[in-house]
Amino acid sequence: MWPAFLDRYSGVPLYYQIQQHLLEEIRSGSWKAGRAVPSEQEIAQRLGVSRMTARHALKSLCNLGAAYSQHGKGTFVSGLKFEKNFRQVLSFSEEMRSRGTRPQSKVLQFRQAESDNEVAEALHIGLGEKVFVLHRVRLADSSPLCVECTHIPVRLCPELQKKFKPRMSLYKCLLENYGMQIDFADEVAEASLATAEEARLLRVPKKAPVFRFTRTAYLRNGKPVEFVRSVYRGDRCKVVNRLSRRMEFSGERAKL
Amino acid sequence: MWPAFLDRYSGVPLYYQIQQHLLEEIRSGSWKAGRAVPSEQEIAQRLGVSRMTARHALKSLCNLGAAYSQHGKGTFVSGLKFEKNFRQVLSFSEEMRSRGTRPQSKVLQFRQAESDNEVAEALHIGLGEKVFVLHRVRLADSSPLCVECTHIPVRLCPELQKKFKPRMSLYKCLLENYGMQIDFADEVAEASLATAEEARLLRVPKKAPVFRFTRTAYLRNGKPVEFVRSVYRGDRCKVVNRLSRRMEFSGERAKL
DNA sequence: AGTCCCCACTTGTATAGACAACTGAACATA
DNA sequence: TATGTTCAGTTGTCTATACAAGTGGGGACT
Repeated sequence: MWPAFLDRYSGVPLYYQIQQHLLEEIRSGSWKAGRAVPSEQEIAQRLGVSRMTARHALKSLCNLGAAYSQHGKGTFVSGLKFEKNFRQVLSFSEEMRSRGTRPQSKVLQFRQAESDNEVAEALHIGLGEKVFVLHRVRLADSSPLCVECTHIPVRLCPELQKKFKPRMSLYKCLLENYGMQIDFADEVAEASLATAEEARLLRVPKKAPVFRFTRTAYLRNGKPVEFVRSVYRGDRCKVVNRLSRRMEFSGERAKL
Repeated sequence: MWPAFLDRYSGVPLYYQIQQHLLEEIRSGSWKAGRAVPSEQEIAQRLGVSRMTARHALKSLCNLGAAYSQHGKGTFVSGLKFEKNFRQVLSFSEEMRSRGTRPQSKVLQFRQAESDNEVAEALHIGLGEKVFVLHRVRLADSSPLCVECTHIPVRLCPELQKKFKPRMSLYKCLLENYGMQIDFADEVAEASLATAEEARLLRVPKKAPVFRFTRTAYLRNGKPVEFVRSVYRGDRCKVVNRLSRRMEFSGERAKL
């Protein structure tokens, strides 16, 4: 079926090479939904790796949502469009580009201020501690999509105001100047109506339907870095969510 | 620190016992955010298991979001309220109860119909194939929260109309009568305004802000079982989402 | 003081082998 | 025909070991 494709001296982990290879077969559509993926045994023999390594590859494939395993039966292609499988934290720029639309943003304000209650709690800082406040209108293909108000503790990046240029991605700026990489974020969405001010900025009628988001973004170690309030046009935005019951081998599940 | 707590003959996997024990320490708050979790070595020695088993326990802990590992340094408590960490697919009844509110629902209609375009596509059935349509108003603490319209292919559970009683959980009914357990779901939310009809059922003013959801629920093998259109009151509902950049060892990440 | 090297500790990857538990089909029995 | 058994194939768990690779500290040297 497949020839030996492993490169043992490339520095790329074997299980990862295997995972990528299987992923490619699935992604390209040559393996259809429900089809059995090669068994741990088979992978191990064919590629000359240990069963545990093959297993690791399959497990990581399952974690991505591209496949699922059944005890005693095998591992199967899951038949999901796994591009949509887990939402990544993308910066606005990245997200727009990944959809093929041209991102722009207009800075309304960039100033320092004192944290209010909600901001302080979200960012785990003291009430009144200094934060940068970056107020922007975000455009997609030259037409307004949302109004965003970002809060970042001054303490974490004291010279942000010098480093940050209006055209650049904030996340990129944080990464390159302070080594801070956003790893995950919590978002809360509410359905609401546009205020007069928001309606003007978004170019929609007053009381048009909008999403009101609050979002807290964290580093890998769980430290909050950014708190954002934003208002999205309801007619240009959908929120996609994957809900899952899965967790690592809940004993309860087996007993049901 | 902790005594030996493993039961090697209980049938419960060792790594799972360990994971649960660590989870308890974190959950209870005795281990604060950022604290180092015992190393693989230490767990292995103290509990008399192999390092790979200890590792398995730690890894599953990380998958739950309760901790994170750093190559060369150790594994640390993540400092997240991990109840909120991943949204589970809960049935309406479960979800309400888990928030301590009393769920009720009023059935408006329960009939058979032919699938329209959107339904057919979501459920992977033919256009016009028979589906059950269950139209309900959902109440929380006796006041309306949403209007829901569920579609389920007749073919999957031909006697659902007999088996299903208005008071019971639909998911429970599917599980007990047909062995179908919902494993995950995709949801899309839009911000919108209530129609006259919806406003009446939800007891809100016309044009009040609402969420419009479409949701497709799947079995473990990726088979779609249920497609739901629902309208939630904007003033009683928030959508919580965790976005994550993590995936199983993306090579790119290391190089950044 | 600073710089480099080495060492101990950590997680990451990989191997080889063992047994348990589950599935489904082929087979034997009543 | 129906039922139970056996068996091969599969995933799940666990052990023991080895080496690679990243981190951080202490110590030696400059």
